[in-house]
Amino acid sequence: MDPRRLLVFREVARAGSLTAAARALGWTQPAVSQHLAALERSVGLPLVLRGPTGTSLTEAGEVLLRRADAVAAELHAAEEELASLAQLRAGRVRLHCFPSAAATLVPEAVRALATSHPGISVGLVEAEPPEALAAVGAGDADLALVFGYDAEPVGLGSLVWRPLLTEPVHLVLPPAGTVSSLDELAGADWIGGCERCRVHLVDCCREAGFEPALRHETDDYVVVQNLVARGLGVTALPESALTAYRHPEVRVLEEPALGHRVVGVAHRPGADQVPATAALLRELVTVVGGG
Amino acid sequence: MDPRRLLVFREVARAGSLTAAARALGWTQPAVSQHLAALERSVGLPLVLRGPTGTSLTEAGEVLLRRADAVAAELHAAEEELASLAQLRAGRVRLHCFPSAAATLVPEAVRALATSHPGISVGLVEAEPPEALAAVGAGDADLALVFGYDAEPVGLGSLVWRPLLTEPVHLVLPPAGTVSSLDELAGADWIGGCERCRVHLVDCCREAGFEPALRHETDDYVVVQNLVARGLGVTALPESALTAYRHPEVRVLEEPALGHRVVGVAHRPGADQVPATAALLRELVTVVGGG
DNA sequence: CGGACCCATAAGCCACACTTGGGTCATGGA
DNA sequence: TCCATGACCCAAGTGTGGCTTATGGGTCCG
Repeated sequence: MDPRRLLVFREVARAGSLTAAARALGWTQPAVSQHLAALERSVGLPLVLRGPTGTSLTEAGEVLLRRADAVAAELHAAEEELASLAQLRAGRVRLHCFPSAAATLVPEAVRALATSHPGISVGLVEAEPPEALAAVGAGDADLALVFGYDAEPVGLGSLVWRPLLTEPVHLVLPPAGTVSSLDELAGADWIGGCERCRVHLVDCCREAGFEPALRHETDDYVVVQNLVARGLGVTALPESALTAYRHPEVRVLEEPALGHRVVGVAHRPGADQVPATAALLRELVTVVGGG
Repeated sequence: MDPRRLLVFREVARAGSLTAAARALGWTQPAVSQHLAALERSVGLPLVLRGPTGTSLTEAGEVLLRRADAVAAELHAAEEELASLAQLRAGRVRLHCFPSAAATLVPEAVRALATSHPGISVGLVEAEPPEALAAVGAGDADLALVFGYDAEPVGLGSLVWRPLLTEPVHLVLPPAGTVSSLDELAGADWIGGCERCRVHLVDCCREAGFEPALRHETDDYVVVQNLVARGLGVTALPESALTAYRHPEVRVLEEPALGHRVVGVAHRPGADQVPATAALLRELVTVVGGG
């Protein structure tokens, strides 16, 4: 049973005649007649009795009309719901992001979205880049706010990568000292951050000619700076971590050899066409400063 | 939003990929791709995210899928209901018929229908021919069992007329007497039946050269025969009324001058294609004796 | 790096579906 | 009675939507 013909039948029942239904549909009368005849042929029952003064429904027609009304109601409701999503009156966007982004960039963007479009619900999950990317790939999240060192993050798979900002990585040193570059820290005690940061740090040190001795490990940039301030070691931190929190006693040194951290979002292809996702993306771009 | 495309989308969501949906539909992959693209264009939102390993639904897709499932369920239920009607497992037929038909012909036919198709409910209303025809014309009944004298009943309008039987009208006389034809009854007291029977009787008498004196009026053929048996008058009755009930003391005389009564059914054009109506029609034809 | 699996796009072609035109039937007014 | 109106159906012409074939891009896996 062709549902389009069902709706034509419904219009006939509503209008009370084939001609009137045709007018309502913007068609000619034979078009309606043919549709109705085809529908009746397909169900094997007359649905409408044609009289000179108009039409009346058979029992089968009355039964079918109730179903047709239900179908039309579903279609109408579907259009309403989709319009709400399209106009950002409703919707959901799930963002997985790494900890230091959650501290600064993300709250601003989410706040802006909540203000401009209160119907959108934002789901926020703190996750390291590999887990965030996996969640997006599995459909458990819409956006992954992730980073890579001097390159796109690994494990993107078929996801689309959109860089947001590139920031330098700085040396973080105790207040007292005369060190001014990486290669002077071959013998220092090092504090490692998250796994990926650690790997990058080790890579940079090897490039500089030594193997760093990792004494402590924490991915909390506040803890790290406290450790450094007490003279328990040295470390490297990306600029945004130092913007989010800067211990007053640590010494920060620009060191090009530590490279850059690239921060951006990843999403499934086409997901940036989903209004709620696109809206949050726009806000993130705005927060980091323009297009 | 084209509901056929909605069902294509539903199949995509169910199958998990465009290619699999195409297989299920017996189409090629581009056909599904085009339908889905058209649907997404019409709603202005992506519904399905295409990945190399298959597809996943967007939020809009999930919303729409629920509606599509509801639509599909309605369509399926409609087909079930219509199949019940087509196979006479369910249905309704409303018959309006004149009194003496209700006494004999109709009970047999209804009984036969109830036995062979217990799911069919028959609604029976006793009504004089003009009212019965009006009810059918107004859609308040499916069949009108009516009669006319020597012709189709008047007031058929656009209804279809199907004669069932033709029966002679006989003279009904008191047991004692020597009368043997109509023209000998110019001076008799007459008993009139229903309005239409009375009109026919008067016409026949005038044809025979006199104006009948109508002393009594009743449309009950049992009452009529009792009046005649007591010698209170004479009358004319169609054969079936005498078959239904025959007072042992009245004398029945064949009188060609009284003409014939034609009994048949009327229905709206096309109504004989409605299974329940057609079934009762068949039973009526069977009861009166064949095709 | 080639093969297998997704998908999208372009071009071709058929058939469906809508239009046009003509005809029947019943109703209503002059 | 005659015509006008409005209902429907039927038949034939035509345009376009929609399916197919063919091709190419992309990811994942061996």
